[in-house]
Amino acid sequence: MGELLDDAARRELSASTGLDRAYLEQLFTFGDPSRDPHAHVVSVAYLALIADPSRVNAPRGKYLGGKWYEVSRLAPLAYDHSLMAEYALRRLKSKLEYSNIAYALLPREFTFAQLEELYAKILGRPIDRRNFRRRIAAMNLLRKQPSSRRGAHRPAALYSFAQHGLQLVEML
Amino acid sequence: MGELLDDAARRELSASTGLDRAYLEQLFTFGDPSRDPHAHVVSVAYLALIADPSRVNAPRGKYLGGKWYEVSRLAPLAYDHSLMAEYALRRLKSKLEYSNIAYALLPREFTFAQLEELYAKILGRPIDRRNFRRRIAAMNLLRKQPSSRRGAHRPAALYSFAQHGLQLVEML
DNA sequence: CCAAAAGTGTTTTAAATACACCCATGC
DNA sequence: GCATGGGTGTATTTAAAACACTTTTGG
Repeated sequence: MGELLDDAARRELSASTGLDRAYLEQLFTFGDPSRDPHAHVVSVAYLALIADPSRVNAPRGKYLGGKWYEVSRLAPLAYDHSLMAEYALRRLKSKLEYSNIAYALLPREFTFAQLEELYAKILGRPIDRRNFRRRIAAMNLLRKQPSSRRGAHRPAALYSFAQHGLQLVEML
Repeated sequence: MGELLDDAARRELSASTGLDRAYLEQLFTFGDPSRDPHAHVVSVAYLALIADPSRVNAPRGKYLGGKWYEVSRLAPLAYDHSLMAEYALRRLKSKLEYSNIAYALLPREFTFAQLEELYAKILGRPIDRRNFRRRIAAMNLLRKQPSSRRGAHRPAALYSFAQHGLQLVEML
């Protein structure tokens, strides 16, 4: 009582995972009286995105047994939570196409290959690297970083999102 | 308690307007504690669409003074209801582009000019008639009716939506 | 020099846009 | 016959899609 929905979501996320500052977005409100056999519970579901799962606290208490899954092979969930996950994935897929939302799923600096892999995984389909680079460039959301990532192979240019926080791309 | 959110929305709509069978869609849940100075109220807002405002009961009781406005010249509203209306309009605009949602705003049979006028009003920008016809035809949502509308001028072909109920258009 | 990942252009196809005149009817 | 709204086509521009080779580095 007396709390913003967004704040409550953030508080819950923090309590369950220890995460602060994750991207949060209201998803949908689920209120089917039969969704929980014990009581009529109305849940305002939120979508959270994080770049680095290693910063999530190990599940304990009522979250014990929580695990990470590839989004393409999500385990069956209790209650109507699979439906929620489906809504969340759909929302994320569509936002990828017209926003910089990927910023919330990547480190501050990243390579084009990382970005491409992220899109391919979430959208569930292969992506043509050249067309993808062109399309992303046209959205004008990225800034090239001076440094580059060095490793076993040819160095990769590093990019970052120009804006931190959601930025929608106009498409008239 | 014990009621689906959609059913509750339908019940409220019916109580306030006498309407049954309107298109309904959950919009967003507003829960800012300061949105109502008297108490912390969480409202699950719905969007309803109707084709014919003349079937709406005259406002009475707590709805007394309710009026119709052009969407482009919406009056200021109490509480955060202007924000709700803004969300609703945004949702409607985007659904016009990739669904048959206009079926809920038109009579069963209608002319292309009516459809075009509807789009122009909601989107708030002029529409090129020829390009619009092509675009709508490509979505393949309409069926041409055998009859036509006769009146003061050249008769207009009548169309209806092939499907009653929301139908999303694939765009990969 | 080899393996591995990064980077890059062109052609084709489809969709969006811009644009103006003729048609059918009632009065 | 004229006013009114209904109906139609083409050329241009822009975006999407398909497609394969060269480059750079570490080992």
